[in-house]
Amino acid sequence: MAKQVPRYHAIADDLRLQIEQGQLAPGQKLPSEEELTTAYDVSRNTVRLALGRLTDEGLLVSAQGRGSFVRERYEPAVWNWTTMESRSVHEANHTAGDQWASQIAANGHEPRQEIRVSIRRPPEDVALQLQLDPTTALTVVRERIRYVDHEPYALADSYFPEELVRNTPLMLPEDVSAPGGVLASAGLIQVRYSDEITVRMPTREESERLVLPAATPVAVHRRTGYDKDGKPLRVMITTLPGDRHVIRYDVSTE
Amino acid sequence: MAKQVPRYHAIADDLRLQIEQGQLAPGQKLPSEEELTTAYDVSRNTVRLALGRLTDEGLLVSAQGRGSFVRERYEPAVWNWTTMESRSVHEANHTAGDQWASQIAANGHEPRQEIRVSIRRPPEDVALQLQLDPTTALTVVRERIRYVDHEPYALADSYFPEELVRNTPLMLPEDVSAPGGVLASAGLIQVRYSDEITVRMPTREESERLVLPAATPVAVHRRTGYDKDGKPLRVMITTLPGDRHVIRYDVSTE
DNA sequence: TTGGCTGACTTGTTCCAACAAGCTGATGGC
DNA sequence: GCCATCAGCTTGTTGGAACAAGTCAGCCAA
Repeated sequence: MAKQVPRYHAIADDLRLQIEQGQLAPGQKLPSEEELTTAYDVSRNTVRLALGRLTDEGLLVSAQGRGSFVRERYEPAVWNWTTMESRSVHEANHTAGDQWASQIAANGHEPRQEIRVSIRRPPEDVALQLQLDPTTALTVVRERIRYVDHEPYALADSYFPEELVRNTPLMLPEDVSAPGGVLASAGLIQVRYSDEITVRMPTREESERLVLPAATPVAVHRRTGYDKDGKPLRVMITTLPGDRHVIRYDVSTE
Repeated sequence: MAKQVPRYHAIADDLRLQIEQGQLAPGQKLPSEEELTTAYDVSRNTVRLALGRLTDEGLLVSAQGRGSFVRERYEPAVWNWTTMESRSVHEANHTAGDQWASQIAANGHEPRQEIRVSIRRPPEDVALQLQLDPTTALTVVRERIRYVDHEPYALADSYFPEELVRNTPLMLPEDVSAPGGVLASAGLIQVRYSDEITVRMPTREESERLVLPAATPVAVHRRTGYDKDGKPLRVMITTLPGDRHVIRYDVSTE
């Protein structure tokens, strides 16, 4: 009746406890697999299974040739999506660059973003959300990778119906002011947003683009902006690594 | 120069492609490890590494004695947190049970929740959010497990400062009307919420309570309710499995 | 008919062994 | 002193083997 738990579960539990209690501090190197093999008197395979378990839980990272380490926690960035693109905030704050960049800079970090603009047929779900015909519609797509202190922090892809933004500054691959403002200058006023947040594991491609450690989930934040007639003006899909973001909303009861 | 990718990566890529293209449909059983061993001409170890990779990505589930299967997708439940506890909606809809239950029932599913009430010292972060002294404060804690069609769907733990809700219906371990309403009946009116959403892998305990398949991240939704003087009245922490929830907000620009 | 049991099949756990590949500090030549 | 090389340590990849444990269909006995 003692043998139900597999050895590698027990070893993982033991190491997890040491991490939680601080005997193994973030950033600290664990004993090598060879040492753990003798310490727990099991095969290297079993040790690796235990370490793999903790890696999956996001508690460890390992580097070939160097060792396994207790994972360090990021200081999460807080994104307030209630005020993120509200016009009042935006007008009070018309510095160069967009609002995201100024939020980051205000916190003493260095923002940077790479922007790629293209015109193409949108994915089907985006087309539906923009009330476009999925088989024929064209959209202007702005794909951004956002960096904080030279580390990738988020992917942010925006889709605009092509006929709405033809010949506007949105088609320039540069840091332009937040779309709330730029769209407004083109006569397109967003008065309402609908935000949907889903959670999942990253695809292999996202993993690489964001340099994610193993076992890091992502939040996908999808914001659709509408004008006063309820016509959708754009969709922005932001992919946020779970270990470095907090999504925030302020809600008033009506 | 052909040998950079490990065998088990290649096998995982091949199977992933088959899943994405539908040659392996959701719910379908994969060939046994033995069969894959001969099909790819590798050792069982290598096959298991490849399957483990797909399991980590949330594409497979396996069951001892039965086989490995392509994971089936849940129909996600949409939670609209903008209207979830607004008084206007609540008053228009004062059926028995809380608002969550009626939302679920309205979609043709069967809601159920288990509630446990206790009085105890809150975790430090909750105490801070409620502006209580972490070393002495007491809170009334309502811990709920919410089920939809007999499957666990979310954990929802609420914390109230003990002196605010002493001798109110909130201390009864029953389905009471949504706290917006019940708090209101005790003279505590929430006029503003602050919501914070974080994403992470579940702890082992959460995994078990929610019966989560491997590689399912959770969203943690933390709502703090304030009265008109800015005094925090309660904190509700909802833990949502990523594979069966969409979090939604409607935002108007001011 | 029913109930229990068995045997075949499947994934889970554990051991052993070997080589590949990335990293680091020490050695040694210039 | 400087720098390239290399030995030795570390994790990563792969093969092979055996037994444990869960599942299920089918057989057999009551």
